[in-house]
Amino acid sequence: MILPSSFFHHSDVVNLARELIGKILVTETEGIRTSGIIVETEAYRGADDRACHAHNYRRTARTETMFKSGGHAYVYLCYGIHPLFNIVTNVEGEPDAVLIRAVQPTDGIEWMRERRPRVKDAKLGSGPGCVTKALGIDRKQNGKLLIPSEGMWLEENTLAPIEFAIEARTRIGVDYAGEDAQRLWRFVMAGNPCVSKP
DNA sequence: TTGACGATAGTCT
DNA sequence: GACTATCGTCAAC
Repeated sequence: MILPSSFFHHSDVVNLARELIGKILVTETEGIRTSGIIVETEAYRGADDRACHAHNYRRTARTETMFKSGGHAYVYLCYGIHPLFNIVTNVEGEPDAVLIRAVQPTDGIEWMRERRPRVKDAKLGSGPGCVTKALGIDRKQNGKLLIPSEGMWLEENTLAPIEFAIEARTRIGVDYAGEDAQRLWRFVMAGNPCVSKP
């Protein structure tokens, strides 16, 4: 079952980040279909979160995408090398987003191996830059809706539901955000080997 | 117009 | 475990 855009219109981005654990992210680019179970996410909230690019509703050319309504993709370049994939949430005008930090590969593993040579299967999607590379996501997808006709969407995991616990942890690489760096806004599927290292 | 700096990953020691 | 590749973004000049 495909998740509709309305799923991402909830105002509580933190709760949504937790809900997304276990969902399936699917991409279909250049005729290649790849997908993975989301095992790690982070919440970023524009209103009052210094770790967020759009904190305090800061509006720039880059953050404009985060002001869209929930269900859009926000893809930006980090360290000049890695595209990172986020899902915009909340209603138009509230710049909230969920960063997808890790996935467990399901469909199209052979393509992911080709995109990421010399990498073990469990590590194919283990990190925010790895996720985009394994699934073939880049900055061209920025601002697009997460629907099949755009080549990216999310699904409920109804075919192979799995039991899992969710752990809340602090976010990675946001030390500059002061007290906001202490927020437990990272969620991981407990014990899953595909979760990113630190 | 310029320069400092990242929501990192891969390689080398 | 440390080192660096690499460039868009943004604020200050």
